[in-house]
Amino acid sequence: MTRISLTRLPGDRVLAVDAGLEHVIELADLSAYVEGREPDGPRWVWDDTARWYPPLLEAGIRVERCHDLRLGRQLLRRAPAADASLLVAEESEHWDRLRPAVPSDPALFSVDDSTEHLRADLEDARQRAAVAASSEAPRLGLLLAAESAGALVAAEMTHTGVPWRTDIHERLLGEQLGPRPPRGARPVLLEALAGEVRSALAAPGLNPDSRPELLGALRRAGVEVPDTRASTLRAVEHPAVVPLLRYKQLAHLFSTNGWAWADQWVKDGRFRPSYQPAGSITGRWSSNGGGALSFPVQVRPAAVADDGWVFVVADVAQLEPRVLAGMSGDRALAKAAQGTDLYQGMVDDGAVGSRNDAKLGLLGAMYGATSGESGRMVAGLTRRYPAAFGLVEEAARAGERGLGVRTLLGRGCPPLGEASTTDVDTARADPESETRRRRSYGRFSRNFVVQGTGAEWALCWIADLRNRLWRLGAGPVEARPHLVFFLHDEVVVHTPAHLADVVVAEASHAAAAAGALLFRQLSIDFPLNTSIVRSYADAGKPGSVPGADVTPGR
DNA sequence: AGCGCGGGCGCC
DNA sequence: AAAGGGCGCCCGCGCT
Repeated sequence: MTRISLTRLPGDRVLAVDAGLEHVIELADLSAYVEGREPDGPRWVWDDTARWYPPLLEAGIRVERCHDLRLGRQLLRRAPAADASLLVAEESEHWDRLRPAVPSDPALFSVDDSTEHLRADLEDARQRAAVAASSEAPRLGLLLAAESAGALVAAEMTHTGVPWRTDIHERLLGEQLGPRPPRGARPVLLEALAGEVRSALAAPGLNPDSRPELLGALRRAGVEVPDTRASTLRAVEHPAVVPLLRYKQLAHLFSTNGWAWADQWVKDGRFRPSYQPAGSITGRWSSNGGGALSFPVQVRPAAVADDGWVFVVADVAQLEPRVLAGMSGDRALAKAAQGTDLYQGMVDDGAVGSRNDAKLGLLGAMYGATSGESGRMVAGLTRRYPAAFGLVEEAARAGERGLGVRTLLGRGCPPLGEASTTDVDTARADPESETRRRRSYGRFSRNFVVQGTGAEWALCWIADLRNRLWRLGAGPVEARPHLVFFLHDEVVVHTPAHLADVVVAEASHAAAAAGALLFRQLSIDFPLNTSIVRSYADAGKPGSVPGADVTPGR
């Protein structure tokens, strides 16, 4: 396959290396160059998709494949199956220091620092050599491709944004909080609740946002609580509790998804959060702006498809237990995973008495619960599903011994110490703390293998779905069915209404393809819950894993 | 005034 | 004896 690497040169020029041939292009001509070469289906190689792709999308250009050198390097440096020394070169330090570009900061056209003109073709050669020399070249190659495809998806979703009805959002805010307050002031309905709390506690000057003040006022009113969490307060009988809980809820809405949030993240009828592919240690995405990871239920009604368009919302039921079944090759668990409800499958299998017990046991195994109800379920289920439960148990033991673990496709986890928040020297001096630290790393490792492989499945899913959606229409990305949101195990596709059923089918096909790609030896079902809706708020919200007991649908 | 921290919350 | 993973964001607070 053709690879074309792009490197920024001083003076608004770009070096393109295409099959060893160097071309120097004016930056202004880059879009035309990419557009002209794209029909050959090359893999574009660049330092950071978030730097190169947004301007191309602005110009109406979509690329099919890329290799993101920053993500690739990050992965290969930590992958147990790769020899990181093959990545060492004169420019190493600069490559290692590369930080993700953020959409608000179009570094492609401005900054001129030491990381600006690193030769993409040379780094590409190093990374390819590292993959080729690996004993697991195919898996690493797949992982790099999936990771890079994810980066394309992220840039496209930020480009298109989630259709957003500011009028509905503001109506919601108005109903719950009152009119938009002047800067620095509380909305009237929030202030009214603060007043109720103050009088119920006989604390006229109380600022309910201050924990020390609140704790003090509660104590003086005869309420002894260790903290001010909602779950703690709910168990307390006192007239202040009801308005206080409501205050907390509305204060969160006001500060996190209120008017100021909309000013910053909603423009031209689109909510554009910023995604960071592989932003978390396990390979899951994170977000560095807009709060894409907590798209709160409270404001979802404002996400409404354009006229004549709809959303297809799809999520995977119990992604991580299914992934665990696949990667461990546990035939019994794979059998329970046939059909739409893995937990019910376990009940039908006779492994466990109830759906809830099944869920408790699996979550416990993946998170490292060993006590309480969850811990007891783990013990019982280990006998029934030895391969699956053994895999996470083994990962936990490796972690406790300070050994690294890896995902199915070969992502490595950071060594003990780096991943822990505990101060290493303190821990050394204190054996109990050291034990806690190792246990904690064990739980982290246990979860890493499943969460990380789940993230790999999801990447394969959206990478394939992206291409399937592209083929359903014509014109630029936003004129065809396209992804507008992705969160761990859920996608939202914005599509012309007449294609909705086709999109639903494609989402399922992509899920099946991702499963087949990752788990060749054992067929695993990845059923989707899908809804076709006008507003995101109307999508069904079936329980998924983890996250447990979401109230079922509406 | 600006920074880092931790509590508290919300998402999976 | 007890032992639940990954994130981001907001706030108040204590520090410089």
